[in-house]
Amino acid sequence: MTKPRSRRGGGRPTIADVARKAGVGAITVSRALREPDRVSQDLRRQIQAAVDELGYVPDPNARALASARADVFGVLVPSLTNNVFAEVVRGIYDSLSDGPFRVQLGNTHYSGLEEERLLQVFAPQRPAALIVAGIDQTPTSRKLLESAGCPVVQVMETGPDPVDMLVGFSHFDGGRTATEHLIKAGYRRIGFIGARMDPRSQRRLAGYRAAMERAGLFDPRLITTTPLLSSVTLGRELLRDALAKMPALDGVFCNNDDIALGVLFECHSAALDVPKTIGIVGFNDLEMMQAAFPPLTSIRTPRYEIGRRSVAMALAAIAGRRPEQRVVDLGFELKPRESTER
Amino acid sequence: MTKPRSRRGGGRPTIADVARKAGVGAITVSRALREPDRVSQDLRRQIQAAVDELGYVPDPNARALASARADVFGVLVPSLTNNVFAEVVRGIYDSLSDGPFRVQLGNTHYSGLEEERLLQVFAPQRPAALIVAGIDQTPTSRKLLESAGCPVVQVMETGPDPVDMLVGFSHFDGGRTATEHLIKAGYRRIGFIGARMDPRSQRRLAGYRAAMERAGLFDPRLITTTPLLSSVTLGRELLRDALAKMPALDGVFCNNDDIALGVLFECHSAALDVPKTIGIVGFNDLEMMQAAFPPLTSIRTPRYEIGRRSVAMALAAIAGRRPEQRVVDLGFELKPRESTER
DNA sequence: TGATAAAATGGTAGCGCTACCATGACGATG
DNA sequence: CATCGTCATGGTAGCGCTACCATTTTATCA
Repeated sequence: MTKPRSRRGGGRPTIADVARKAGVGAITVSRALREPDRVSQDLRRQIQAAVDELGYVPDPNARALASARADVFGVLVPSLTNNVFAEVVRGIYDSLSDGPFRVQLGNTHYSGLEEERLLQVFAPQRPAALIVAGIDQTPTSRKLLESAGCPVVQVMETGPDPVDMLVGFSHFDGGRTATEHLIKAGYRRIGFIGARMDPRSQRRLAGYRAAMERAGLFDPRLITTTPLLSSVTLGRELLRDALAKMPALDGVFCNNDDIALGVLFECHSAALDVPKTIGIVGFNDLEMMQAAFPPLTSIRTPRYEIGRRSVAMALAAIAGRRPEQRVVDLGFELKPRESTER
Repeated sequence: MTKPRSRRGGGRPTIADVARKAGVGAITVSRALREPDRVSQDLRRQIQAAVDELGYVPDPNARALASARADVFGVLVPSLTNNVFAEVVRGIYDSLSDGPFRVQLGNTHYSGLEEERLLQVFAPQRPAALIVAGIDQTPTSRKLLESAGCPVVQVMETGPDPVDMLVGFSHFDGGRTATEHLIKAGYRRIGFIGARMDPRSQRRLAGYRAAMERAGLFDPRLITTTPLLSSVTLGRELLRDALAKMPALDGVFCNNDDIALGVLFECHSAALDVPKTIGIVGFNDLEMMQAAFPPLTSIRTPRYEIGRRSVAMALAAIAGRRPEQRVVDLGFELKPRESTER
């Protein structure tokens, strides 16, 4: 004589309850929910009615255990507060909120080791897909990604050798485009100002350098960076440093928009005319850039779209329709504004 | 004759493998991992050695299924990109990254219905705790929270009647303090400018109104709001609207810092002197406020700390040490700066 | 020293679901 | 009309873990 049933679980209806009520086998209920095409229309309707009546919700844990596959997207980003990644994450969430998938978010704090640690936690959970920021994983991380047994999408950048799929744009080209814009606008002694030089920032700097060298304008003293985290305050300080080194500076390409905003404020504070005395270009084109006074030129990056597209590609791969194009370059757009209208 | 073993799971070691290697029962391994105190030191060491050697990682799904309790914190916020909530979320992640708990993040998009939907998804997963923003849940949501069977922490606000626990500060007091500061500084025709008037914004407005009425300065035409989402651009537009209605405006309390920044830029653009002609106060004290030119007065709110504290309280409750103080007021701090130095 | 409590350990039986295989019904085929 | 393949459905046996209880060992006390 076995116990009547249920000690745990609090009495939520199970698939067996639905099956009983619909007069079918449990496995048929399971199929009706996951692969409706493989169940006759009659039964499908009956089962749906039972599900609705009982308020049945499948237990994702039991499902994951039985199928050795969790309906989870693992997402790794270097920061939760940086608006750039917040937008990517928002795109991911918006794309996933309808379906059966959950999101498991990890914050790597710009640390390769932390990324490894998180992958070691994520991978054994057999996620449905992994989305990671950047292409500069450590060898260990890369191995973990390759052996994860699920679609992997690296985001934010393009690059030659994706683990699996890749969605982003070229930071090098972005940096070069921004710098060329300043050159075309007539600026000559154009500085680069950047904080926390992560790999993407490095590539933007490389693009800056390429453009400057091509124009015969490069001078290493034009570069001012710091390992500190980006902030508006830091933008002010870095412009002061840059001007101290190079008083004749007449333009700056800022590694991101926070820095650019700080540079703008410092110009106001020092009564330097923007754009006459100094031209300013930012990177990412956060909303504030167009509202600044004067409006600030920036490179608009498709952050939200990167989130959406990465999910779309992962979903396609999960459905067995692996996209032909495994590397997607979403590009960027120069937004010229008053801050560079000499 | 049963099949040898393992079709699924990819051959990861299980608790049974560890038990075999350590020469103990599986349940003892389970205990050694979860309640080390209940296992003798000898066995604990043996088991730890086996775990290390095999690289065993417990399967969270199996654990959740067997114990009817997932090691998951459900977190509901109205926005992922709003820096204010991003900081709260960061605090939560930072507090949880060491332990066994995962975070399940939900974006309600400032919608009560969406919040209900998400709770309906979260609650059946039997999370270890739920953290939700705000105290204005729908009756359905409130019922879901009350019957969730886990610690619940409402965050961002204080209030009289928490579902369970509460960490935040008084937005009414914040609005009043900001407004009183302007009054004390000598401003008289002080406007309120706000976008997306969620419940917390409403309370800040109420605080503004209380201060203005007390000083005999209130006039409904001083209030300018819109249901649109906050942005810097919107701050500029709203100040224009406010000045059109009320050209003699000599100060503004902005519902948040983005709006305040827009107001500042609009003042620059219209050549209105800040702080002489117009005083500006923001809300939240994002980093940029101190770096603006002139630096902007704001109300600093303990966002990160709210995230940390909410986790601490939930963890205490999970451990059976429910905090005596179920409502924690973390306060706020007025940061007076040049934008209100008349 | 024997009785008793307490601590340490293990066995069994699921948790709710799905992979795998079996079965039966049905139409197509020669 | 027997044979075969296909489709719809169901039964069984776990997935890896822990709750519950049983059992053994060890401390505690009169």
